[in-house]
Amino acid sequence: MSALEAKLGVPKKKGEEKPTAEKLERARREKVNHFRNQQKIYIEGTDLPEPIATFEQLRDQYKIHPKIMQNIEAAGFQYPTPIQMQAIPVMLHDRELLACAPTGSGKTLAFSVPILVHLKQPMNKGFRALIISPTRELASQTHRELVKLSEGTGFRIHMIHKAAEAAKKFGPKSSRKFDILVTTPNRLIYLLKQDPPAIDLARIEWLVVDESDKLFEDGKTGFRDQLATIFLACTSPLVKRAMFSATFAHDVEQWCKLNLDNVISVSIGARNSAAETVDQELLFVGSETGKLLAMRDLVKKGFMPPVLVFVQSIERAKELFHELIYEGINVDIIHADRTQQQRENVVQSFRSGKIWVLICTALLARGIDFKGVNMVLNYDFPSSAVEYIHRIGRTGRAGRTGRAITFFTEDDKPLLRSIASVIQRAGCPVPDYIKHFHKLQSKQKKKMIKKPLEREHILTSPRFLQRKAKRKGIISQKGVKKGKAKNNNAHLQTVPEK
DNA sequence: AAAAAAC
Repeated sequence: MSALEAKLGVPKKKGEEKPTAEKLERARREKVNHFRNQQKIYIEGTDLPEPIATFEQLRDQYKIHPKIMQNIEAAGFQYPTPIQMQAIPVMLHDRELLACAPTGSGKTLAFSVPILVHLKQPMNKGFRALIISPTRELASQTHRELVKLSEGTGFRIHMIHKAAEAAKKFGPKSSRKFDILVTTPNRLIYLLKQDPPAIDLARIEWLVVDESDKLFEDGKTGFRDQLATIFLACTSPLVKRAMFSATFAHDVEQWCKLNLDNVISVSIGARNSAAETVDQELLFVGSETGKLLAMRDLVKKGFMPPVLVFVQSIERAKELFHELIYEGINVDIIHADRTQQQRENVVQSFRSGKIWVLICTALLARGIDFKGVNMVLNYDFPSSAVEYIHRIGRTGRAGRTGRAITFFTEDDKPLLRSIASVIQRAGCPVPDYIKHFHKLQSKQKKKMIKKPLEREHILTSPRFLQRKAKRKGIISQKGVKKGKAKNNNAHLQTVPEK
């Protein structure tokens, strides 16, 4: 008897009248519902596959490759998380899916396992599974996870590094020795639009859209059209699609209900809520200058690295970087204006602990799993509750605890209430006077999002300090870090002892 | 609207 059957099975009691098949079925359904409620698994749809309670059930019921089973154990995953309990069987029953589960609750494994089980073994047919991510950093991380999970099975998992190289590698003349592709949208579209197309998605059987609400963003510069092009290129009648995110968007749900085949919707816990493992705090800092003072105060009081600091724009990221470089802490910066190589180096150095404080834009807000980030600092107020949830979700992952501090000024009042609500719902204290703020109408919120705050510049350090830094080689003439060590310039961030 | 996303 499997563990789930032990949990879900109907106990036979002596002297009880012989249960009819219907009664058994009803009791079983009740047990399943109870289990789902216990795990805060909320599910909608018809013919719903039962959740699993242990990974062993993948061996007993779904014939998982023993190597993958071993890799799951070796990676230290003892029990499936709620999203894994439900999403894995849903996908293994070939059912299309809309999934919403908190940050850091194991969504990557929840779609990676069923993809690998579904594909059974490597084949030389070309790509049979495709995962789309909004940033290269997230694609790279997902790629790495899949490689780790499939070690010893021979599956070939690819990322597109240079589109030109990829065209040769994956084109019609290639030997088709690949199984799974993880990519950001535009690189893939570039390959699709070659004449003849440099990649063939006609054999894709699983298409996973990670951070689906981000990739469904509409408008002239949104991802949505790119996603549509990719959907259309997956022409196999066998193709199934799954959408994953930590936040729930109604337009995604609507789209799924209209376009997916008998879609199942799975949500874990309350939708659009922050991870309960994050200790959240709002801090009034008065003004822009107040932010810098409060930041310096945090540094001085001694804080626990690694720390992620979020700002609103690339420009502000640069400004803040130039302020903090003088603090004697290992600080670095990442945003989309940096080169691919710089981005990779920074992520690598932050992962390895060489960088203590990483200043970033929304680039790192979603999906990125840095082990043990102790604090997220929202230096600039997030532009929506959704962005807030993703940002602070970089800490408090996989059951660990984390801390998030969010600076706010008078200017941030309009969105304060909606973010305070998220904090309150997560059980963290919110000052009374904020609770009494009037709620912004959704119309006004949209306006806020469309026209974000124009903030004062971050105070610039006195000139003499900059000249001093230049002499010491901390920053170059242009005020940008020197990149003389091509591959690893992390050590340049350390301000020499005085 | 910002940020992200190809060569």
